[in-house]
Amino acid sequence: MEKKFKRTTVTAALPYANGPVHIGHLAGVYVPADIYVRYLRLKKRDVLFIGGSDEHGVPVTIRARKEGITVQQVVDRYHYLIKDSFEKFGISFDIYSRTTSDVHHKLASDFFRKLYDEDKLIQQTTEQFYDEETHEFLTDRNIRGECPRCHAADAYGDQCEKCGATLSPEELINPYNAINGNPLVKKQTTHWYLPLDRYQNWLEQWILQEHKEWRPNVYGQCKSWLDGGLKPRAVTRDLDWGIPVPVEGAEGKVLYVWFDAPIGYISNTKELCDSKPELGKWETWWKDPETRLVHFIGKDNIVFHCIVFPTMLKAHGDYILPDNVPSNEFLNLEDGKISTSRNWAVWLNEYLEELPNRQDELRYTLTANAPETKDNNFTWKNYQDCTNNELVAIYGNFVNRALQLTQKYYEGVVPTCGELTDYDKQTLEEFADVKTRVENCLENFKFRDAQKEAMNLARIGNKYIADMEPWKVIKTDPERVKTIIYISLQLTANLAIAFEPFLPFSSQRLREMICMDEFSWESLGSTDLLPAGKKLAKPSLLFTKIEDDVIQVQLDKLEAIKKANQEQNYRAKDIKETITYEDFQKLDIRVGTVLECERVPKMKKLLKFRIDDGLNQRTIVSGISQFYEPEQLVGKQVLFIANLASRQFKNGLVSEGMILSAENFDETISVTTVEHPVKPGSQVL
RNA sequence: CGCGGAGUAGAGCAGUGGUAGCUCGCCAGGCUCAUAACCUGGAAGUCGUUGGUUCGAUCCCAUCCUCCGCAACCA
Repeated sequence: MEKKFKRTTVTAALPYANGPVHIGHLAGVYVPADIYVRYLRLKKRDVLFIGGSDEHGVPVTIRARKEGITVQQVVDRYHYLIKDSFEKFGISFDIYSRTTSDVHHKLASDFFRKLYDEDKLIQQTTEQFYDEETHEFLTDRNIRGECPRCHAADAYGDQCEKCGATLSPEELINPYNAINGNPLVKKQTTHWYLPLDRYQNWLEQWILQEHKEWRPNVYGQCKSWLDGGLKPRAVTRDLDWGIPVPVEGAEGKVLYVWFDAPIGYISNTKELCDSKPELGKWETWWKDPETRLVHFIGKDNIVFHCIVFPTMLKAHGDYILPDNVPSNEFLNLEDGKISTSRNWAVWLNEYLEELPNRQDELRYTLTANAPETKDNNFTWKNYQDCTNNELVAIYGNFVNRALQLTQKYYEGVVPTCGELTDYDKQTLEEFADVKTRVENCLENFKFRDAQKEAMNLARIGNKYIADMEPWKVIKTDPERVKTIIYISLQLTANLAIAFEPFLPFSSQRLREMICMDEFSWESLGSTDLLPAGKKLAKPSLLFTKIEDDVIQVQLDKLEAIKKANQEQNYRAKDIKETITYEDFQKLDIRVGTVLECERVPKMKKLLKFRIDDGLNQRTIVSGISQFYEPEQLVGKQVLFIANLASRQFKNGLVSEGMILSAENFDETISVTTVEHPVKPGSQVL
């Protein structure tokens, strides 16, 4: 398969420039893409790694309106923030540009125009909801109105949250703009559509027959789309932000963001090649059948990269098609879905500040838990474990052992290699096997497994040193120790190569320690990477442990975010049905003084109170022990319902009444009390 | 009622129609060159339930149960 191709164009999904990037982006797309590209470069293959920000579409305009700044300011801010984060994480793009560039506007515009001129697009006029005040057409989700079924006042255009009905905007009674409340009218609008249905047969052949090797999640999703029957898809929108539709009479219309964004891969390649002639013509990377095109994306992008974009390329006619589209599932954070708006994420820019120089630790953890086959979970505890138990204990420690021994015995000079024992040879062979396995994994986009294999090299090294016991042998056979250390050092040098795609920063540092300038994937497994007599630099630790308090800070931060979200989402509950004064009079609410208060054994939530109600004493049980220590409440005056029928608990405990408490937004409980002390038994009126 | 995803050792995850595997954790032993790191060994799972297909199912089919998500944005 790979022999067919002379070069590879690798693209990574264009992140949307309306917020910073987070660990989900990294785990899903950019780290695997970067590993792949670094690997290909190490193999001396021709490869370009293309990225950029996606800066068009509605959400950036909404964000700009919300923050009171221009759309350009929004995309500028996030484009540079994102670009910077990627750079600092070692995502080795050959270019990271943006879809607001002139090159892109022209190329996307020409692309559309060619399809238009050749009648590859169809034109349709439909009626859509329009806000006459803001002069905009609204998307389903931004339309609200009365639900036709349950008559809830504020159902969405696509669904009523109250009764769960699936709706279309047309069904809503009195539709209005969800953002500003303006009434909506229906208005005709004309758009251009990409007739995917015309390509149905071709797509079925191309994907279902010719690309059975695609990942199951990708293949499966494509199949389900194809089985459902493709329909024409609009490629233009009524908006004022984007690339103007290059057709007469199309004022106020722009290319749909999903039409222009993937063309951004091409534009950015062009921008790169135009500025670096040594890379050849950009067309070579997009039109030569000997070029292999690979798109790295997240699962939400599958349909666009496997169906829509290939159809666009096919319709255009000049372009090659993707050879593979490795897509990952999603990453969760501490069991919760990552969310930009709820701020539930580990933002890369914040990580870089709070945990400086620990990019490789995150890259490692994300790859070790990569959501390749199903959604996975990122936890800070796991991050700490990966770092301390694997990077530090296995990899870092092996390197340190080899280098320290070299310092100790040979003043940091690589010793000469004597005759190899069978065990030496066996160890080196294992090393070569691992190389093959890593390659197989990487060629098949199994990054999680590939990294695990790489880590195996360090395990082999640790075992080798442990089995050889050079610190013992040095006393009896110093010549033999030279060979042992020589081999250990060669293994170390090999690790620098093997980990380069995964952990570029520590690989770089390791190479500096062992003064290794040149390296390539092909030399992985060889035993002469560091010649005898070479003086090595002074060793330092490759990785350092992450202490509990560092992790706790991150957990506390997330906990605070969770709380803030709950508070933000708090809405007082609806008021209950009206009751009469007579109804109210039936309730006998009194003030009681807490005489005793204690936990109830085996009942987690319960506190048992002894209350002075003015006439007698009574026992009341209340489920608030998570929020109060019993001592805190003794002596306090609390409100309670005095005439509630008593209730018996399983263990025989009887509660004679109910203490009134308020439940806060975060489900914490606050007991009610009185402003000034009153006699026990006072009525609450 | 619904849709999607998931249920495999204490935790996190692989996996396959034919004696169940990895990492971490745990226990025991070894070692001391090394960041209390490393090496060896061990315990621990009736692969969610119940049926079915099969010579044989963790893997196929069906049923049921449980958990998570199902506004927008987003990989």
